[in-house]
Amino acid sequence: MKRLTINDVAAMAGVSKGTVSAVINGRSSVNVKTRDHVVAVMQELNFRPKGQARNLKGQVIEKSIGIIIRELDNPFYTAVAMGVKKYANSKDYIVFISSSESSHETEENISQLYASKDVKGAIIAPVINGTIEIDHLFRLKIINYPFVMLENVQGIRANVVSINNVKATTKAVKYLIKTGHTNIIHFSGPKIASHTYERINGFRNAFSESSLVFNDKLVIPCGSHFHNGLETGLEYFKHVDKSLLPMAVVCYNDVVAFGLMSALNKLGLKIPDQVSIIGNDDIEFARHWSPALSTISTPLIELGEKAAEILIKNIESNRILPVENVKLEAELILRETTLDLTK
Amino acid sequence: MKRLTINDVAAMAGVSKGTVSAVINGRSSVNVKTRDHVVAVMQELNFRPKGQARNLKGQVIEKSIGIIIRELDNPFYTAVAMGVKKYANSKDYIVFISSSESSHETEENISQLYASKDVKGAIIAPVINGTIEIDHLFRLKIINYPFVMLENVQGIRANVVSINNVKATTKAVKYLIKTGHTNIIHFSGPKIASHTYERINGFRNAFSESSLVFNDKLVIPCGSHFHNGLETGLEYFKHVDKSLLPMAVVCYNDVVAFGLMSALNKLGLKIPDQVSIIGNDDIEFARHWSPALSTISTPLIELGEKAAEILIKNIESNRILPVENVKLEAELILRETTLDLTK
DNA sequence: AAATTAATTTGAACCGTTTCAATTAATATA
DNA sequence: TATATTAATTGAAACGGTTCAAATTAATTT
Repeated sequence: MKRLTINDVAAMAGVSKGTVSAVINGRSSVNVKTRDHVVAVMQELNFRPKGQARNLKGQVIEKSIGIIIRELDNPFYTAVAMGVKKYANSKDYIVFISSSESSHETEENISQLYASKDVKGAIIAPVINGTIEIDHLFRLKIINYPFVMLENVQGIRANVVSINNVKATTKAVKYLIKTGHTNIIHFSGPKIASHTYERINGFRNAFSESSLVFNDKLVIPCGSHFHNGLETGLEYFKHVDKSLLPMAVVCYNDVVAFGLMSALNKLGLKIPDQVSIIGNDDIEFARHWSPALSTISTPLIELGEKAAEILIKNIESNRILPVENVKLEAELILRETTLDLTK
Repeated sequence: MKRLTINDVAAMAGVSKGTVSAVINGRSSVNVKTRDHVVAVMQELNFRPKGQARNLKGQVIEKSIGIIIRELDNPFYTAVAMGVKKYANSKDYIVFISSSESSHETEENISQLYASKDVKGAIIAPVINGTIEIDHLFRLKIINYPFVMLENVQGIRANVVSINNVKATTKAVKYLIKTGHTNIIHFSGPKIASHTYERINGFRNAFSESSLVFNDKLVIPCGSHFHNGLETGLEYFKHVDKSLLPMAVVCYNDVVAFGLMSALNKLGLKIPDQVSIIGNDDIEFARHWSPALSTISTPLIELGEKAAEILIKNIESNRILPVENVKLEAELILRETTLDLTK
């Protein structure tokens, strides 16, 4: 069955295309009686004008950009999106947010959809799995679709705005070492994020730079959600050798740290006396949690703002700009979940 | 200056329109040499095909719906969006999320943009200000654009999926009364949300239904963010008459309750011994906070799923369906921030 | 070398709107 | 009543791509 068009409405209402169009766009040039009649016919037919065609001719300004995050319920992305929105709105762009929920296929679909709907550019938190699939990114490059990534992906030359995870994590671990911690472990993140690997590298680096022996067993696979921290925490500390205490855990992110704290509470282990904890991201709740979380503070808003800035610069340029690679520094914030054992 | 089109590329590359189109769409029928040349020319010109036009002819499936939330950093909406996404994805729709950040104008722009980009329908958490402006919603109705609202708006007949706020809040207050609380106040929400007024009504109803005297001063204007709860809490309890203790506060939402708890901690007031607290929404963190928050548990995911279900049903129907008005019930969850004073 | 087959390329028709100059109808003015 | 104004309507051209049957070119086979 053919799609209903403005022609059908015009025919049925006994007026011309142009009049129907005028009604749809609420132009005042049309007689009220005509308008009401046309509206009635449209209702009758349940006619929905095709949006794609509507602005084909029109010169309506419709500035919009998109962002593809990986997890809708992760405050990290919400904060970054806030930053994107802040900058974009200041330039009169509207922001569309979509989440791939860590699915490569969904990421691909969303990026295609953005381009096909004339969303002018996108900020992407890429999903990386073993077999690096970046075809869709190449496709975007072919059509000169402007995009900025929030993490590095091997094999593609593109704008990247990211955090110096390696350095920040190293700093955190070194602080723990300096304050007398001898048993330090890492609850690491999801396998599809390059943040995960960078933070593991940072963790490892601290050992070599401090001439300590690193062991793969010190990295405990965990995840990015509260329940990951909770479950991994219960599992790990249930049978932990008490002689290893006091220990320290560097968590993939703040939410995992919260989960771990919950686990330790259940097990009756004291924070920070028996276990020191450092999170990552410094989401809003980190400072309000009880006890307040020591964490690596990432300039999340700035991260979003910077990404949006580069994106819009590229969108509005009529020549191809050189690729940018911005790395923001994170800093260690000490609150109540870390103890200086040397004092 | 005129927009660059596929014709310009074709002319410059010395090939036909069709070939350029084939290159853009990665069709294998084109000779590698030709392809490379065309790609080079496109780079040279920084040509970006107009998305709107691309699928005008094409039959590519591109199912998508949008959701307009009010606050990006409010976990309430993140949870609802998760529900929307869950249902939508099961029907092969992709979800676009945008936030109006409580701006009526932005809400209007986003809804227009959705319609013009052929996003098939939208779920809207409407911004309501004094002078109810619903022109844009009427415009959507005229073009039979399918949408579902997450709150009731006077003056427009549309699908609504919402929560029985009145009843839930009444229940919470009645519980407090039953457990011996005589001084009960309400930290109310933002002025642009009908949730706010419904919850105030529910609060008031509990008084009349219990034959107690209600006083407008019992409703303290607050907001929806952590800092609102913190600031309002500090302000209110700094000079509170100690003889009024123990008191109880019913908060607009959980995040405000967290803020209030933080304020009470600072002021040295004990929860729940001196102040009982009840939140609203039951976001994930509510059960993990310390102390765990008593709250009104709203089926947020279901709310999103139901809204998406109705929306997609309307999108896929070729006739206009009767308007639906679904009200989900919320239940009171007692955790550690409420004390039974009669025991 | 001619005939056949396969690989590329072409270009006109089409998609569903908006636009706006030109036309027609309605109303006011002389 | 004729004429000038104003209001409403028309319809053909335009928008910027995609499509696909037909034409062309290249590669193989006979």
